[in-house]
Amino acid sequence: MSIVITRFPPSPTGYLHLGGARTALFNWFYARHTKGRFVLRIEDTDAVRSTQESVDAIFEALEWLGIDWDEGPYFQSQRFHIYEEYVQKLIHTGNAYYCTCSSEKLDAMRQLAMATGGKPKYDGSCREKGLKKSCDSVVRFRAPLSGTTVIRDVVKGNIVFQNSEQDDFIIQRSDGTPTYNFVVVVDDITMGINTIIRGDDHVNNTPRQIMLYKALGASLPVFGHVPMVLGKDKTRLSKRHGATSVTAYRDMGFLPEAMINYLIRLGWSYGDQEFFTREELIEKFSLENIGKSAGVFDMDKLLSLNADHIKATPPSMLSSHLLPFLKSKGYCAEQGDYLEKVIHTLNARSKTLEEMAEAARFYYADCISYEPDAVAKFFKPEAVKPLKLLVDKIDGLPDFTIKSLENVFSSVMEITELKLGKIAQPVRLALTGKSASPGIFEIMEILGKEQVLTRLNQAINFILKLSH
RNA sequence: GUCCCCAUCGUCUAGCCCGGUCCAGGACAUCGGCCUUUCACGCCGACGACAGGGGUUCGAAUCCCCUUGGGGACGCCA
Repeated sequence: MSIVITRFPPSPTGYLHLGGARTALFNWFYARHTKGRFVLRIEDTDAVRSTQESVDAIFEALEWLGIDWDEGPYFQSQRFHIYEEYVQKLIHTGNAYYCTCSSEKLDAMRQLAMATGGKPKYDGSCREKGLKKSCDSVVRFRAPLSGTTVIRDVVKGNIVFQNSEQDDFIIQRSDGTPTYNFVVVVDDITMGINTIIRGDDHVNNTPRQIMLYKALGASLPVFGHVPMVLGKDKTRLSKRHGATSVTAYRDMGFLPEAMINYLIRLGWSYGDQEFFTREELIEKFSLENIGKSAGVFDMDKLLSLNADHIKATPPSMLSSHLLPFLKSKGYCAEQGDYLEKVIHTLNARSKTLEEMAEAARFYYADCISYEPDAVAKFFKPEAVKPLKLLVDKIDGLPDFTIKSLENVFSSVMEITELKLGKIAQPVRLALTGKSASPGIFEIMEILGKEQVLTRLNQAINFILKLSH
């Protein structure tokens, strides 16, 4: 085969959800891995449900994930003349015919079939009538009545369907617009798509599409049906399961790299490896190791992977991702040395960017508010003495570094005969307002002498006021 | 109802194709411990699975059949 050409064909009837993102990723990585091409196609033949907002939302999500395309975006709504041409082609070759059965009649047939234990299908009433086009006619594909159609699926193996199970499905509606199974095939043929990776909810569509390929005399693409992503209750992922749009995860503070890693690894494996960068995925992703069974979406695992990616991203790279979260909390944060130092103290203790921004509050806050529980525990009268000593000694410090601060603490420990813990916790509370934080020496160095003294004095006054 | 797919720890999975090296390995979560100025990180350990039943075989997580369970599809939606 020449080069691999894959595609991602979302329909713009909503945001990009996790399942859709995953198929996009599978196609994109496979194209990149094989140095092939990736085509984006918007399936907007349903004029009623398709919206520009959805198109924009999909672009936004793809951009965030870092998925770019080599061709397109094509819009099916602009290709109706091509579909019309192919409809005529099928009619002329006898592979399609006009049908005037009413939808009421069809509905009734379906109901009856379901009730009596059969598969709902069109009964072929108009198949041999040789009807002409009329205002309420649809075009149906003349499907083979017997034999089998087999999907040679790269992930599931061969899947065999009895042709007797299929019916003469509609390829063009009475309003003249073409239907899904038909446009997909026409597009994939005319766009040269030779590798189709999609969710396995499409398996049942595939025999119909294969029939169309054959009727059109086109060669079949490689099919790969990947299992779906399920919610905790093991049903198809939906609004019920909380956030399902990709961009919602961006807003919660996930890194695109983590999202990609998680989504690809859910349903695909590379031995025992769990962590992958985008580059590694391009290098290692292939169709062979895609699993056959559906996977349950697990927030905890995503969270853990996000933490790993946060740790693995250099502070200078992470800052642009973190900045919006800092800003939305109203901090006066800006790109630069200070922010990078801040990140350096926080990146091993944050599972999301949102969490990290929250933890960074004391680095940007003007006045510190103390956690009540911590106040009760650490702001006792006896904490004043070491704090005062600290203030004095720090004030006279020629250089304000971790090393010199360590020395200051040691001498205060000696004078007061207190253990480090007894001194450190009140200081931590004074500096951050909390009982848990990064190491106090690194915090102090970043905050700077002036700010540290201010906060220490504030705390001393606070304690004094408390004890009166 | 009919058709299709799937089945290893709670979850994601390795192993399955080419049976023995698997009283089943890794990761997340959970629980212990170590490290430590706190919280994390890190490290060490524990818990925990071959859905059930029949075959085939000297031997089955691996091959075959059945049952059960789960998912998906059955539109003039995509």
